[in-house]
Amino acid sequence: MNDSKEHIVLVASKLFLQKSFKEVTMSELVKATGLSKGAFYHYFVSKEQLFMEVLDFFFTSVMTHRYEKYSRESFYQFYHDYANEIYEYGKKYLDRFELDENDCDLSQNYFTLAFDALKLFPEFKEKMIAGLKLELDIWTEVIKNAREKGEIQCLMTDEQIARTFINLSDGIAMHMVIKGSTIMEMVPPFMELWDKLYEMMKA
Amino acid sequence: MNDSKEHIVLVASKLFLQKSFKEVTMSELVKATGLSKGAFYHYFVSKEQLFMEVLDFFFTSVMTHRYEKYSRESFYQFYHDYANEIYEYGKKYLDRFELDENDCDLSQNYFTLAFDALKLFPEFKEKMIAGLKLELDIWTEVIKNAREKGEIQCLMTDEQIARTFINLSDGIAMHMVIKGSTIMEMVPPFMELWDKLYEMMKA
DNA sequence: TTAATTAAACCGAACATTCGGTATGTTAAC
DNA sequence: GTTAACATACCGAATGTTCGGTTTAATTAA
Repeated sequence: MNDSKEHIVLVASKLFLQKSFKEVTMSELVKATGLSKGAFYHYFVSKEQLFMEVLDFFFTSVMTHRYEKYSRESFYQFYHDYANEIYEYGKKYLDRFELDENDCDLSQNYFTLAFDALKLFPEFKEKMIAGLKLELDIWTEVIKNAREKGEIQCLMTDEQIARTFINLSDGIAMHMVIKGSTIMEMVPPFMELWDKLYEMMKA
Repeated sequence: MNDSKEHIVLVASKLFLQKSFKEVTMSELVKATGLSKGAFYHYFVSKEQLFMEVLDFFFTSVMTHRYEKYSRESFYQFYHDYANEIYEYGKKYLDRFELDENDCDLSQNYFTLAFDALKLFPEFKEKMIAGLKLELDIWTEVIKNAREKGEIQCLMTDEQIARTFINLSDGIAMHMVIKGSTIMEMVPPFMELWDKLYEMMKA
């Protein structure tokens, strides 16, 4: 991709994480990029197309888990690797968007960005649901192995355990977002609960 | 409050639950109410004021828990009462906004409404945080009693248990929202997990 | 090496439309 | 005849987009 185009996408990502699609103005965007309206429409046919490319960039490049990197030896190692990756996200995120810790109340908008995407592009919904399903399946598989190996034992089914861990972290993330916390600050709170849950299930 | 004004707030609530503050336009709103711009500005000084009144209506009248109504006898009863109230919400909600089950993919926007509120009215943040804190405190108190009475026993502290239950349900709600579920449909999924968690802690 | 040609990159004023908001009515009740 | 409850026509500012143009870079010809 062209340098300028990439630059526009990056700058736009930052803006779309702070404001909704509607709230981000072309003049604002153009000003933030340092380029002109003409330059913008040289690379994009519309504001909508830019938004789509931002979504693609964000959800397939910034916000994806690389499950294959996480340990499958033990459930304990797996969820620690998982949490660690989220933490690394946080740093990469701040770095990528050149934010210091002070002005990153924008972490909030991972959620609003997602909701905005769902509203504007209904086809995005299937993608997201598929992503959630995949995540659940992987967790379930890991937990199944852990149980078979005798690492854990629990009244819950494998999938119930998986849902408990995943949804718990998402719920905490939402609460933290309301409070204006950064992604990195989210990890310890749910790690604390994850570890306790794990302890309760340890064989 | 005047009939017309109340009507405007109700119609506006429905719209603000589907779209963001910016996305809802005056013409759209006026058309939806069946009244005119003159009528609107007779009752409200601005779109912002309306939004504030909608927030007040929604978060203090529709979306509040009446904790005093929940049983404090047992933790089990408490969280069942809690879940039941959410379910009743759902019905009241659909009823209040005159929706049938088909067109209520708008349940989504409880979250976006809240985020929108946070962005527009920073003072709303303190209110929400205070609300979350209150909720956590009440849960913690109930759990403390349950433990003292020998109803439950658990490795976690009282507050950790409370956070686990609360955040878990919020996380599930968010997932369901992405999938386009209604509020009522959210209850069984987290009830299933709550019951299992409870079973794990039952003395 | 340089001049000529072409294409890509970029600019910014101007466009039609839509936005939230206002000014000026009209009507009916008391 | 005053006032509350609306309706209608209208305003200026802001919106996303277009378009005629300029600058810059790459390519070719002399």
